[in-house]
Amino acid sequence: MSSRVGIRQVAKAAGVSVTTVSHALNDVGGARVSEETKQRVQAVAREMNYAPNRLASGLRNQRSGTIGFISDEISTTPFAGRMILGAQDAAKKKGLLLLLLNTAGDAEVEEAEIRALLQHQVDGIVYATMYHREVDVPELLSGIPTVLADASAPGARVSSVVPDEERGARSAVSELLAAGHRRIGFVTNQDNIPATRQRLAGYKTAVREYGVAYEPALVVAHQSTAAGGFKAATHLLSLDDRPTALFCFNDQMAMGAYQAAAAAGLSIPAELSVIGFDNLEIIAGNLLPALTTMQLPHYEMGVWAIEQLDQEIARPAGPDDSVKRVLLDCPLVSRDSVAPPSR
Amino acid sequence: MSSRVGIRQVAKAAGVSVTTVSHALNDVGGARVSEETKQRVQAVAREMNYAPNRLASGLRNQRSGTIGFISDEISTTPFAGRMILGAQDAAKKKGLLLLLLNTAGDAEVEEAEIRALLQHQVDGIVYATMYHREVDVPELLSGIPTVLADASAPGARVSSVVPDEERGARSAVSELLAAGHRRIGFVTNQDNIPATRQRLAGYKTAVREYGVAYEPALVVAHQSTAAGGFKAATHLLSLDDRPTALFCFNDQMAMGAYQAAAAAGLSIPAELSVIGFDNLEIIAGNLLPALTTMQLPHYEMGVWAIEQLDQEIARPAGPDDSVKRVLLDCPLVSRDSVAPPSR
DNA sequence: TGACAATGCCAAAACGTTTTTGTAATCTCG
DNA sequence: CGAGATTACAAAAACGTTTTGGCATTGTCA
Repeated sequence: MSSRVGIRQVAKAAGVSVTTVSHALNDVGGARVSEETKQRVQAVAREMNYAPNRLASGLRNQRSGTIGFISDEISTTPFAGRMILGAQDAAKKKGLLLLLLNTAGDAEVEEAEIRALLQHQVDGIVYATMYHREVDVPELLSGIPTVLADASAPGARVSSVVPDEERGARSAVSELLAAGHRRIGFVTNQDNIPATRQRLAGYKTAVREYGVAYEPALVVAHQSTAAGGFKAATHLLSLDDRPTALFCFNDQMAMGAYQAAAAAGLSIPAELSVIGFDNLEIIAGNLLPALTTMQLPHYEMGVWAIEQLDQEIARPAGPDDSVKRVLLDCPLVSRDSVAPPSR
Repeated sequence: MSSRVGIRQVAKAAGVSVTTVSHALNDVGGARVSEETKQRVQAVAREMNYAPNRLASGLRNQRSGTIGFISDEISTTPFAGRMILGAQDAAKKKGLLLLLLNTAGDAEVEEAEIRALLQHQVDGIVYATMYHREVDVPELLSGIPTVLADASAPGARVSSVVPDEERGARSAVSELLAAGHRRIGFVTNQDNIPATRQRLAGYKTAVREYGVAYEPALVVAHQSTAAGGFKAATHLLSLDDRPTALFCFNDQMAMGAYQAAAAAGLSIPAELSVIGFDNLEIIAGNLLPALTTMQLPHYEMGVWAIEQLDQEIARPAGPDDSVKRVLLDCPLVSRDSVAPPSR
């Protein structure tokens, strides 16, 4: 095993000093090295397959070229994957690497992990949750550029990005209204989280925009699972003047709504239109008929978080007024579960 | 912002040399420092909230304390999450951090990413795929400890861990046989991948173990989606002597089988038992009735990969004969879709 | 031709650790 | 009591970079 080739070996091979090699490879300003030597050094370096040791350069520059990505959970949904993917793609463009950790919701674990990240001299940290939540930013993070993804911290002065839940819900319901539906049930969940509140607000806004009165009886809350969706939908479909369309809090509840529709002998979309939320491919794409739903912008949030972080890292000491709180759109993914109401 | 506290500050505060601080904190052998000073130094360090710079120590020790985790895709399923979680939990115990990358299946991207990992001086690399595959190990990895997860490389001398597909399939089918079924349909897929071949082998072994003749007509292949499962199951259920139970290649095909059963007016599990594979919580847990299925050991593969890697890193120069190829069990996750056949 | 600037390169310091080597001071024991 | 061993610490080198400051050499211009 030939010992790793370092800048010194390159210097020796090119017949110049390490200084010159560094200058030549890093295209340093101020004409420190002639074009000719620069070319030669670069050629030699390439030929020797030289790649600078990032540990060493990080030590010298006070820039590790890594950023920590810490999230509450990663396991159960594909959301994490999409968000991480977005972050990675963005990081790649900036020459950054992602150091991944997850806390499993345990505050002590979280603290230990942040310490570990700091020891490794990460240049910044993305603090992410897999479901849109409000969080407290750990004290430890105050010393280092931090961005929240799919989470917001109303009090803290950190930038954050979350889905525009309200606008998404409004789009979903508008889609149904545009198809001609006027009695639209909302199968929602019971948790007091931003998504619940804001999607309900979006639902209300949408119906009112179309001049339809908001009817509380059409909004039924249950657990946000297929079973909960089944119960809520079953109830709605048993109403005297049953809704002709259902907007579901998420795709799992929509799955339950499908089961309820089947039980009630209603075919989708001919006799009942359904629209979900989240765009869990694995559910939405596999239901029969395939489910029209709203896409949560996890990928885009990952991208945004990294780009914002990169800016904050570059800026020497962030002007305190530059905290950004961004809402990202939830686009409609149109499949086969929406149709005009049957006359 | 107080400039970061380094070993020098601690030394000054404790009134000793940096050498002594290092010795005291790292519990170095050979009685280099008196118990008394050691205690004092440790107290001072704790109080000053000193945490060694891992970049610097990594540079000195030629050990970064990071390992690269590179996978083909990460997005669509929760598998990635479980595997990464396993790897993380194991890494945490060893004091290692995970540097995550994914190639999106592009060989050029992959090469660039491996180079990036090497520049960052990772101590080892986990090369993972999200679906059990046979892979070629990139040439670049030959210089660094590498372990394959959910992938195997028949030719190469790297350790690897994959699910025991055959045994898993055998267990699944045995479960149905034990419940009393004798005509068991196999809804399988068409791809020529290890999972397809080995699960079929497991199916055959299981039925023979129970003295049941293997009937090729009961094995129907389609695309491994709900739609494919629907078609295959519809065909099987239309057979003269229709099977009383269905073993499905994965949970998505099982979802299709549910739809086929509903279309044929058969209730699950009373008139038809179904068992899946993969244990995609989001499907298996939300189907009605909940789906009994086999769990893929992604978490465990992640753990195993890191532990094996850690060993290979510790061992100076691995004895070439130590390549391990491990099969991990796929346990049964029992829910509500299996019952004795109706008489 | 002499002063001065520009050019092209190098030596050395620095980043924050760990480890090797050195050296006083104390202890052990014949 | 003196030689060797042990103890407790410190100085310095090393890990592989980047950057600062300096120094020759060459070119420019009055």
